[in-house]
Amino acid sequence: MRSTDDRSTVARIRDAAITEFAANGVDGTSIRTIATAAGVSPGLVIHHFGSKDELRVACDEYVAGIIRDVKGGAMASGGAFDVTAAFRTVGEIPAAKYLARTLVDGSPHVAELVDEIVTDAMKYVATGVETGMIKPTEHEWERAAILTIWGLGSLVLHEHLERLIGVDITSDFSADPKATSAYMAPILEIYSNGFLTETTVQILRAAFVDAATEAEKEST
Amino acid sequence: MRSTDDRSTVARIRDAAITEFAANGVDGTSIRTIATAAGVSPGLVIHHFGSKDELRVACDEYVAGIIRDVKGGAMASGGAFDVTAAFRTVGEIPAAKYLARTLVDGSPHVAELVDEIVTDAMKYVATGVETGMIKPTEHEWERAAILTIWGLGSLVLHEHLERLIGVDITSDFSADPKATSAYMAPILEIYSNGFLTETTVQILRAAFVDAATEAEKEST
DNA sequence: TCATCTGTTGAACGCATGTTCAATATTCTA
DNA sequence: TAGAATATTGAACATGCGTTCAACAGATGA
Repeated sequence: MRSTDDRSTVARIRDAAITEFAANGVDGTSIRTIATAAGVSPGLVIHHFGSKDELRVACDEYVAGIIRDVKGGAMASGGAFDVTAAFRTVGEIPAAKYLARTLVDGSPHVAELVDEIVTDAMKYVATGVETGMIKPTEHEWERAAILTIWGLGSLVLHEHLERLIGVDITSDFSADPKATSAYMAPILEIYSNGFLTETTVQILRAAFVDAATEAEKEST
Repeated sequence: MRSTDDRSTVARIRDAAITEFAANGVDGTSIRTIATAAGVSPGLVIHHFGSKDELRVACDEYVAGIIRDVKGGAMASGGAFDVTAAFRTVGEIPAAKYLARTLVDGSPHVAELVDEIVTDAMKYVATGVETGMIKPTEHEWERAAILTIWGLGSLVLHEHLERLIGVDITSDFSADPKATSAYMAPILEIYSNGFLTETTVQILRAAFVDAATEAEKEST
C-alpha cells in the first residue's frame, strides 16, 4: 500500500503541512507551498485530503494524537504539571510549535485537547495531594486549569520567552544547564513558595476576593 | 478638519481595524472589511495609511500607547503583577483583545512592548521586595519575565480559559464575584504559597536544576 | 493481455485580495 | 469668490489563492 520509501505520500504531505503551518500559520501557508515542501503537485494535496480545511483538521488530529502519546509517557516522569516538558523529552515532529500556533485560532480539536490536558492534570494533582507531594486547595479544577494555561501560554509565547531569558521551550534545552536554571529555577521557586508575602496576599485578597467569599459555595 | 461627527475619519478607520484585527486576525481581515466597518471606501484606507501593513503598524503603535497609559495608571493600584488586570480596570477591552492576537505573530512593536512590561515589572517587584511585600529571589529578571509571560499567555488563551473556568479575562469581570474568586483565588494561592510541597521541590530541583547550580554565576 | 483502479500531474478557472488611479466632492486659503 | 489642496469614491488591475479537471502513469486482478 506504500512505496519502498520512508513514509507514504500522504504522511509526507501531512508532515510538510504541520511544519509549514507551525512556521507560518495556517493562513500564511498556501497549498502550493505544502505541495512543494512535500515534493508533490498541488492537486495531489487536495486529492488526498479533500480541501485545505480538511488537511488542517487531519493535522490537528495527528498532532493531538502525538501529544496524547507523549503525555501518557510523561505522566509517570513527574513533569506532568508542565505540559511543555513532555515535548522536550521527546524528539517529535514540530508538534510543539504546531500546537503553539493553533492554540490561538480556535479549532475544536485543539479545544478538546486542552480540556483533556486539564482533566489529566486534575487527576495527577489529586494523586499528588493524596501522596503529600502537592498542597490541597479549595479550587482544584480552577487551579489545574490556570496551571495548564500558564504552561500552554508560555508555549504560545515561546518567542518572547526566548528573547527575554534566552530559553526556547519548544526545543530540548536539557543539554544547556544555564537555560535549565533560568527557566526551571524561578518556576520551581514560585511553585513551591510563591512570591508574595502574607501581608500582600491579605491586601490583595481583600481587594479582589472579599465580596465573593460567601458566594463560593458551588464550583464546577 | 473634521466633520461634525465623533472621531476623525482616520481614527474611525484605525479603530475599526483594531476591532477587526482583534476579532479575526490580521490575515483574516480584508481592507474591504475594515473600510465597510468604518463606513468608508477601500481606497481611502490605503490613501490614509499607505498599505495594509502600515495600517497594522499604526494599530500596533496606537494600542501600545494605550497600554503604556493604562499600565502607568495601574502601577500604583497594586495590580501590576498581573498585566491583564490593567485592562479590566480601564475600559480598553479592544486593546486587550488586539494584544492577545498580535502577541503571537511577532511584530517588532509588540516585542518592544513586552520588553517594557517586563522591565516595569522588575522595577515594581524590586520595590515590593524592599517594602517586604514580595519575597526576594536570585533570579529577579527571569522571575519577572515568567510572571509576565504567564499573564500575557493567559490573555492570549483567554478563550480557553473562559471555556475552562467561565471567566473572560478580556472583559471586566469585577462585577461577577464568582468569576473573581474562580480566577483570582487560585492565583493568589499559588502566588503566596505555591502548590508543591518541599519534598516535591527537592526531587524536581535535583532532576532539573542540579547539574546547573555551579554554572549559575552570571544571570542577565 | 486487457480492463480497471488508484496515484499523480499541471494547466486552467473563479474568486478574493491589496493596490492603483482617474474622477469627483469637500475643505482650506488668500 | 477663485483656486489649490485635500478627502473620498469606485471601478479597474494584477496577483495569489483554493480548487477543478482532463489526462497520463503504473499497479492490480482476471
